[in-house]
Amino acid sequence: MSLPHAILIALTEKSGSGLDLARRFGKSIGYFWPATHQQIYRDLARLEAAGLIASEAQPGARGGKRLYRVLPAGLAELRRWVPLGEDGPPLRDALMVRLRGEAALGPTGLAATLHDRIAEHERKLAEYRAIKARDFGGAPSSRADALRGLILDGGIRNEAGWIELLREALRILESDETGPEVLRRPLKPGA
Amino acid sequence: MSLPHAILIALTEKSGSGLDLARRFGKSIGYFWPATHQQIYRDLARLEAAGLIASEAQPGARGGKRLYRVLPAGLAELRRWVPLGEDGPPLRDALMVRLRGEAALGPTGLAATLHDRIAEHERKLAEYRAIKARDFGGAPSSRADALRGLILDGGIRNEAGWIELLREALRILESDETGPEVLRRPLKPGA
DNA sequence: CATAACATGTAATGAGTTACATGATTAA
DNA sequence: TTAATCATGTAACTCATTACATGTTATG
Repeated sequence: MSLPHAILIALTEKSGSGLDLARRFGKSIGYFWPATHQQIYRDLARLEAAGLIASEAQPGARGGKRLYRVLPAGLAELRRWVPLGEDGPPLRDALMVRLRGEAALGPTGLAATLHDRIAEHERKLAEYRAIKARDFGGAPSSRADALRGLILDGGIRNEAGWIELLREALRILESDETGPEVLRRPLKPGA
Repeated sequence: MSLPHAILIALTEKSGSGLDLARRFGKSIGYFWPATHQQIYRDLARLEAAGLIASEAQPGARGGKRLYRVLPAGLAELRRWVPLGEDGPPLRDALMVRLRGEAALGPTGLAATLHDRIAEHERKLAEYRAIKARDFGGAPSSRADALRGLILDGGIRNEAGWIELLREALRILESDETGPEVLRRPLKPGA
C-alpha cells in the first residue's frame, strides 16, 4: 500500500502529469516500487479525491493532460507516513523454487536459465552503476544526496549479490554436467 | 504462479497433508516462496483436479486429514517447469520509499524504524545461520545438498546485505540528527 | 484529412491477505 | 460433555497485471 505515498514523494520532488510520473517511475522510484500508468492514474484520482493533491488541465498540451501538485495536506500525510514501521517484504523468487526443484529432481537443464538471469542482473548492475557515476560521482553534497546515493547502492549490492550467488549455482550445475552425469542429458546444439 | 510447482516440489521431497505442507512452507520453501494454508489448500485441490497429485483420507487421524502424494504426471510437469526462464521479480520495498521520502522532506524520525528493521534482519540472519550450521555444516555430501545449501546462502547474504545497507542509512540519519539539525526534532525518551 | 504519437482511463483476470467458518478428534 | 486443538475450507478485499478503449494534438 505504498504506491500513493510513492506518488506523493515523486510529486514533492517535482510536479507533473500522470504520464510524467509513469515515466519517472520507470527510472527512479520504480526501481524499488514499480508501477504502471494504470495504477498511477487510479491512485492520482484517489489522492485528489482525498484532498492530498490538486490538478489543473493544461490547455496547450495534447491529450487531456493535467498537471498534478502536492497540497499541504499531502505533505502532512507524508510526514506522518514516512517514519512508520512495518515488516520487511517477504522474499519471493521463483528461481529459488526452480533451484530447489533441480535439487529434488536431478539435472533438468536449468543452466541456460541461470545464464539468462545472470545476464539480466549484470545489465541492471551496469545501469545502476552508470547512474551512480553520473549523479553521485563525488562526495555527497547534502543529506538528501547521501540518502539517494545510498538507496542506489542498495540496488547495486542487490544485483551484485545475485550475480555472485547464481554464478556459484552455475558452478555446481556445470561441474555436475561435465562430471559423471554428463550422459543423462542431451547436449545443447550450441554447446 | 509458482506456488503449485513449489507444492509439487515439497510433495516430491516428502508426501504429507495440507497442514503438513503449510508448516513445512513456514521453514523451508516458504523462505523464498511464502504461502498460507488457504493458498495451499486451494492449489492442492487444483493440482488434484489436474491429475498431478492424488490424495487419500487418513481414517485414524483427526479432522478430515488427507495425505497427498505426487503422481507421475506431476513429476513430468515439474521436469517441464523447472528449467523454464523468466524475469527476476521486481524489487519492491516500502522502506526504500520511506528513505526517499526522508530525503525529500528532511528529518522525519525514521531512525527508530531503521533500528527495528535491522533487528528483524539480524533475527532472520541468525535463524538461517543456525540452520546452515545444523544441516549444512561440513562439505556437501551430494549435488542436492550443495544446491540446498546454496539457496540458504542466498537468504543469508540477502539478510546480511540489508543489515549493512541499513546501518549505513542509520549513520547518515544519526550523524545528521546529532549535527546542526538536532534541535528540529524532539528527543526520544529512551535516547 | 489521415495517421501517428500523446494522454488518460476502463475492464477482466489472477494472486495474496485477512478474517471467519466448519467438522473431527483428543483431553479434561 | 465441554473445551481445546487439529485440519480443511469459504468469503471479502486489495493489489498488480494485461489488454483494450477513448479522446486529443501534432505531422504529413
